[in-house]
Amino acid sequence: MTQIQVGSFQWMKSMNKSTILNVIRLHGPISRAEIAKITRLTAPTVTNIVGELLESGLVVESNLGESTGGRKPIMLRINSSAFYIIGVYAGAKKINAVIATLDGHVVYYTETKVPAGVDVEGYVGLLKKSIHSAIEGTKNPVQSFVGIGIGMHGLVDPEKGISIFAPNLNLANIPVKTELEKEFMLPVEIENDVRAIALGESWFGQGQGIANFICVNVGTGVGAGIILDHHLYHGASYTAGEIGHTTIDIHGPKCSCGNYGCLETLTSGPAIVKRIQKAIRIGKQTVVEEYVKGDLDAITGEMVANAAAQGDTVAIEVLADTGRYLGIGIANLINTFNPSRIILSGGVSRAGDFVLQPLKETVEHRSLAVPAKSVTIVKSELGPHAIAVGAVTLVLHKLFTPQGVTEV
Amino acid sequence: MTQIQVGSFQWMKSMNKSTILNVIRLHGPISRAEIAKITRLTAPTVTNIVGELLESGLVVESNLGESTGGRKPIMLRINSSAFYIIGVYAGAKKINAVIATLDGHVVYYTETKVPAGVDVEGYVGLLKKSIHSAIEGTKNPVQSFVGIGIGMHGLVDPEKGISIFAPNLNLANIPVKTELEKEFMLPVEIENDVRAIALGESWFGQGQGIANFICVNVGTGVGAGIILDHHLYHGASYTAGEIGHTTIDIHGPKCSCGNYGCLETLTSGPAIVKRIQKAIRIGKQTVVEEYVKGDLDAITGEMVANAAAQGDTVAIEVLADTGRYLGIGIANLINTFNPSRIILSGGVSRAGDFVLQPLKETVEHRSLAVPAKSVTIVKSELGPHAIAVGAVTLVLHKLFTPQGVTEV
DNA sequence: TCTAACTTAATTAAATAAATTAATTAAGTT
DNA sequence: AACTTAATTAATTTATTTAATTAAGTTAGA
Repeated sequence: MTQIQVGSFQWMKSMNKSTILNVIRLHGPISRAEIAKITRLTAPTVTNIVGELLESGLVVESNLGESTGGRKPIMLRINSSAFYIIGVYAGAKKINAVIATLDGHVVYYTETKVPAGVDVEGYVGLLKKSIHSAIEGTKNPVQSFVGIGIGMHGLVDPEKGISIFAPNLNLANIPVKTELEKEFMLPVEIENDVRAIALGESWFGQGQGIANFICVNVGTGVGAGIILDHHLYHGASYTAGEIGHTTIDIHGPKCSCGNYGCLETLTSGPAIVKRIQKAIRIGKQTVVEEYVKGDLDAITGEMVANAAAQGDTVAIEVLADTGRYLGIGIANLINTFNPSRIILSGGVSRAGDFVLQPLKETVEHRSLAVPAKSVTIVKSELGPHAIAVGAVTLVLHKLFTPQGVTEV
Repeated sequence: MTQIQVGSFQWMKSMNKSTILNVIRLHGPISRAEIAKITRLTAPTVTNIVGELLESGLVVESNLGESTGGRKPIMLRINSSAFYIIGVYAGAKKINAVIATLDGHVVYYTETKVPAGVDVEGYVGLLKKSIHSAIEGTKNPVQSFVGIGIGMHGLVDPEKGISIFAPNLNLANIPVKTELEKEFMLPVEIENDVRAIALGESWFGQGQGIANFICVNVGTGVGAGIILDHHLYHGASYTAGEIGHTTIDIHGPKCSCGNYGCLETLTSGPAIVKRIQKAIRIGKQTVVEEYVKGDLDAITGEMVANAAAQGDTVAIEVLADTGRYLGIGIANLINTFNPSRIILSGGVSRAGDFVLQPLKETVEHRSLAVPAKSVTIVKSELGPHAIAVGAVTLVLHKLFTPQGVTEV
């Protein structure tokens, strides 16, 4: 254990400042006296630090609270609408930039298509363009923006602030942080998209107040964002959560990675499409075939979900199989991590109970009694801007979380 | 994120004290000036705190170091042999108590058999008895003992200090901490055995200085102790790391837990025995059969390892299969956790390269390129007292690690 | 109904704790 | 003799804490 943390005066002050800011965010509107109780700091200390927060504009005094036998408390709250954060989903096909308040409320957003075959400079240019248009769209003064968060597809190094490799763009070493900080003169945080979602869930979604949870994202691929003991977990080289290529069936179908029976080959969007194509080929009747007028290559996962919603038994069975396989993968996560929540996001979470019900049944069978008892499985409710809002929380995290002086 | 940390004066002092103590432990013998450099604390602060540490007796001045152009530095080191820690392996069949110095060196140990059918009081009595006999064996004064650590089989709540459930003893709610603290007037820390090993590895074994590693213990069962970002991970209800019942082959053999294809049914000691029994029954020739003179029920995993060491091809093949299956389980861990090290402990680690070699080959095939590149797989070298030494580190961890004022 | 006594909230002033800066002593090397 | 490095001492600074005070209520009894 080579982690070294030391305390200095400035550090103590800034830590208590972050802590109080965070308490106001979580419990506000709240009085100074109440903050003192929660943090166990003394009243004058709270008064002092709150004074600085008021001066910065981040916190404001609102109405007076109810008296419980004495002077009415002055309630404090985060001045959410005075500052804005820019959150960006940097994907391979599109870039979304949202403008959000400090409480995660999206007030404006833009969407930019990414042309095929774009190079590093071109992609960085698109990022700049979409952020500029989002900033201009809100018509807010430049000084009201406190930072930019990026949730990016692929392998990301959040410390260096670069995209190490973006497979679907086939680009490597994109210097996102330095380029954007130079352009906008604002602090920039970058993180992998699935991990950004997980952080978003912990701030504004189904992970609020939960110490240990895993956000399982099922779309084209299958990945997980992992929050443990309230901290986002990255792994040794920023690839933690690549559960799509864990084996659950040694003798299963071949995967693009070269192995057999990976979770992804059984549960991803493409896997669902493959299964219904196979069903059609062996002569089963499904409305999905009508949707595409016989062109099986045009089938999408969404179509299967729609067919199931219409009562199509073949589609329902395909989704149920998906749920059962995903259930095994998630039971493995539950046994391994003993999380208190699993949050499902991505396409499969939108397929509703056709996947979720068999998934939950499988999990009950396949996971051990104790961890099964302490876990709940829910769907994400962050909506279409989940990644961009997650990116917003990257900046919020920097702002609200005390930064330990951690050296080696 | 509801974690709250606040800094006060006392806390700052005690934190810097722990930090300096830890730096001396890790880098000692070391001078005050060097400590100041590493911790970025100023020289007078270091002098002050070191003064207190000297007064407590925990640290001593040793020889003078080499001059590099000025006054010779006074080297400081942990006074390892002046204090002792009691580490206990609390198993279902035996209890081991070791006496260790602050640097993890075992100076004395005892072993106590646990009779079948013992009740809670009886088991606590055995714990007390073995600790007493270990203390008396060393003939050290009582005040030289700083604490007791327990690495216990089964489900443990380290916060409450109880064994929630010990399956192999069929006992529940054993109040280990309170009972032993009352008896010995020393702080008692309790932890699950596999997690204790992991902590032991991070202090004195193959996990030293490594932020993210997983200790995979394969014996009667298969479990993992997980260290992430330098912290031991417990999970929501203290069952994290139960990888023995993760599915790697949906259509695999039935497991005691009711499912099919659990890692444990394919890689545990009993699984190895079952596989060689089957080989014998279908007529394969192996020296293992001679070991037990035809009594197949008497076969142990150790015998298979010995046979392999003698060149027995059937035993070698059985162990190779074990390695391949375990390799899949470990590849899953690597993809999921992206650790920088996997440490193998327990019986299988003693079977040597007969398991390790095919395991490594499988891992190379089954894990993704990036996480595979940043991981090393090694065998534990802690020896027979791994759990007891791990238990010792529970106390060391309390002593050396700064304790954050963490409230909800 | 009015007021004294009590409560709770927030601030102010003085004291305290621990780190920092600057200066000094100690003991070397070149 | 001049320069280095190590460690300590003295004075200063910073941020919290304790104690006292001000502010603004509620409650209960005359």
